[in-house]
Amino acid sequence: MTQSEENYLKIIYHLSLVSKTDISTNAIAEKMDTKASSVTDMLKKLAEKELIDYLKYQGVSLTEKGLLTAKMIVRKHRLWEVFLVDKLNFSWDEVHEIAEELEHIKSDKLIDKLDEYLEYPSEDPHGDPIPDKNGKILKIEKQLLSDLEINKKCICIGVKDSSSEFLQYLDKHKIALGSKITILEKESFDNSMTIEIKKNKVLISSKIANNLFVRKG
Amino acid sequence: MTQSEENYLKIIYHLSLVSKTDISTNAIAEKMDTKASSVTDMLKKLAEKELIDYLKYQGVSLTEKGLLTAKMIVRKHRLWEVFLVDKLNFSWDEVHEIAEELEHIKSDKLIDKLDEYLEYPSEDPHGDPIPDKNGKILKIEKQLLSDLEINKKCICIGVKDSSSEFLQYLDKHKIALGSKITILEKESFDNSMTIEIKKNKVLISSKIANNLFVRKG
DNA sequence: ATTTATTTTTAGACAAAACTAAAAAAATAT
DNA sequence: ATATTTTTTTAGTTTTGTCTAAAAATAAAT
Repeated sequence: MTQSEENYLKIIYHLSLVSKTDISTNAIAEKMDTKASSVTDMLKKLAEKELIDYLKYQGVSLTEKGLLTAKMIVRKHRLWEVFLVDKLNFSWDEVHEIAEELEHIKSDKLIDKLDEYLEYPSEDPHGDPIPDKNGKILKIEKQLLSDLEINKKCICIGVKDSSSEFLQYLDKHKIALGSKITILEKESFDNSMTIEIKKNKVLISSKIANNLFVRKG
Repeated sequence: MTQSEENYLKIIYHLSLVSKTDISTNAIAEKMDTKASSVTDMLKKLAEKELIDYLKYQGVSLTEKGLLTAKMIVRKHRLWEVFLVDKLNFSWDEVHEIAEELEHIKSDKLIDKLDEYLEYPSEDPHGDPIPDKNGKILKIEKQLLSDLEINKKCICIGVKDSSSEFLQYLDKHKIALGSKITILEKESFDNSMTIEIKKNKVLISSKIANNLFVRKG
């Protein structure tokens, strides 16, 4: 498994999570920041290795084997993120790039020991679930803040967008995982909302509310 | 800097430590487990980047810049080894291969934070010195066990050979870094010696004594 | 139902890092 | 001092992952 193959597999996995249909060459090219022709080449190789089902012009889907492989890469990525934040005191907006490299380190024993050292975390610093060593993922009940009604109380448990810009925005407004939020007002005109968080009233744009996962509580 | 370039630089660095003269293409080829022609190609590239001084047929030496770069790779390698042993409970014979991959992760901040987290260790699990962030290396006063005379007492502080076979041999015979050793007998015929370690008498072949670093004490 | 536009694939090329085989330089031996 | 051996370099391929440009397939629009 090369690093490039792993990256393709991971992207296909992430795309499958948000699309019911097969994944298109162009969708992969965009995420990989490369050309469609390069993607086609790689799809042939991954199909050859039976990691994906690939029919010319029809898009791709992961095989059982490809799915498990992809989950193991995601597992490594997220465990390393937990390590970086919990142990090395990185902030949650700095860890993605580094984990992007660390996820390719090849040693099952390393990941098992890291998992144990971190005490088997079930979510990464952005609230995303960490597959266990068998690929099992604990389904977290979550909804977008934007989908909640007025007067509801909830707890912030994850982010949909985990770009450093968004995460830094949340830091600046003192919104963190675990924060208790009450929806005070909703503006139907622009879908913005006023929320109460740590005794403060904060105005939240629809874009923000659309990227914050919460659970009731 | 590619991974391959880093590996070449590291090998040249290690070879320079044990040779007064310039490093030959063949010496590098052997350590890199590759062909001399491949080495020549890479030397041109490294010379182009001013990491080495290279004159056709004359061998190579590191430039100031190349030396610092090499030391930073060694620093990363050894810090990761400390992490693996001290935090993840790997044994000292398992960590080299994994550190060989981890040393290529590119983030100065990561290494600084790892260093801090490990409380600025000055040696790795095999007793080798860890360069600080400026490339400064604490010179450790050490000699080979084989060079000590009879009746001398010493403390094991490092290994010259850090292959897993040798390290496992030491584990089996309860010889570890920090072990107190007294030389009871030296056999001039085969240079083997009898030592006392943890109240036990152990017979040590010359090959073993030749690969154990000790300091007086 | 054609035409037009978009998406996807093929064909051919390139850079990195390796290789093989052969040539050139240096070292060693007679 | 010359011949032989060893070391090193050059020249030309290969593989991986990318690219561009053009062709083929599919989707959208009239």
